[in-house]
Amino acid sequence: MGRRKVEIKRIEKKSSRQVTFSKRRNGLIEKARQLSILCESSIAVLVVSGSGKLYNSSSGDNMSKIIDRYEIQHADELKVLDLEEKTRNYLPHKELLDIVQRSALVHLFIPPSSDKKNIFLFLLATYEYRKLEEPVDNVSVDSLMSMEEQLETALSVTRAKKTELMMDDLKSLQETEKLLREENQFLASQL
Amino acid sequence: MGRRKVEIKRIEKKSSRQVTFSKRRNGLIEKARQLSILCESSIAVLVVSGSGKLYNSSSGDNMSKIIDRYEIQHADELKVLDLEEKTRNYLPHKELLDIVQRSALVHLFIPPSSDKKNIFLFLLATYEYRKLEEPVDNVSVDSLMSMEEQLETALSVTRAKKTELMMDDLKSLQETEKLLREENQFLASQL
DNA sequence: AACTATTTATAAGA
DNA sequence: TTCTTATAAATAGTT
Repeated sequence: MGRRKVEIKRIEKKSSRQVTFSKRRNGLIEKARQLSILCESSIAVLVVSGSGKLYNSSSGDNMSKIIDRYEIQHADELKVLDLEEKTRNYLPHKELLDIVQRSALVHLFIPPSSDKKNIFLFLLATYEYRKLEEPVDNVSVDSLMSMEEQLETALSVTRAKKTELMMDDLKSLQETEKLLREENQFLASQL
Repeated sequence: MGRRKVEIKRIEKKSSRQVTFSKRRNGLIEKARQLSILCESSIAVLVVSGSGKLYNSSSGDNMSKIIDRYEIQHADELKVLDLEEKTRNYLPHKELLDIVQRSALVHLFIPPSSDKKNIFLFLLATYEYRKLEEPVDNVSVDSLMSMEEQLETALSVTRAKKTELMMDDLKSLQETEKLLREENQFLASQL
């Protein structure tokens, strides 16, 4: 849609490439905005120029939420599941600490998109780091006891909540299964 | 660019909205592809439909890399930096622990949206628990440890087994659900 | 899913 | 960069 038809291949002339980049980038973002309004949807566009500069726009919802949605869909990736598996199977203390720290650090240097996650992971990493820097052995028995108590409470709440969530999932899945079976039977009888 | 000019506002008629959504979504993604080739850039497009379905495309580079680039650019956000600063410089060990715990609890009670968060919390809980089981320092009261440790180990193994069994149940239920849905769809198509 | 009348985006030129 | 304009491309409404 210009004076001439252009082939879709790298524009060799740098100045033309830059002009086209700017025009089409704006066009793309405008199209995204329109689609988001016309069809009530949330759209994120991320453009990284050849020289590494980032341009982004989000419409309908903020960028973090849209990226979170993407990450939710891609959450059950090999690596994470594998880690969960290993952890459950009784890794020695030091290795576990390593993993937690590495995972916290990865999140730190490639910060996750939601602020909450950022802060939480950052705090964890810092906390762990602090413990290495300030070994607990010059801390009083009193303060260790209070720390233990806090940890136990947090742990117990976490564990209860985990079980509760899993139970909920199980129940709802069983419900779904039952309904599907009934529907299935009905459909079969119609044939 | 159609038979009529359309105002950029929500399309009320559902069927038209769906048709437009599909057409323009494809258009948007094609535009992204072209721009990425013409101007040697990396482009991610994430579209979340009104009903929550996700469509995404990435060109020039894979989605994760593009999202990472975005997140790197936004790492130095006010809130996080501020907290980071504070944490590094002023907060005593105990207060830091408080914050970590509080933030973990927030995540627990405002149910986490992604599996990753769940798994991470699970890791954290396990890790904290481990520390209770196997204290890293030699300051602890040795005389009571042996018995306590044995009990804790038994508890932990039991708990791990429980979780494992529940996870197995969940997985198999999800499998069943998927199969039933497929059979269902097939039956429906036969009618 | 196609078709096509129009609108819209944009390539080249100024 | 910005504007202008001829033309290519996208798409709204129709079949």
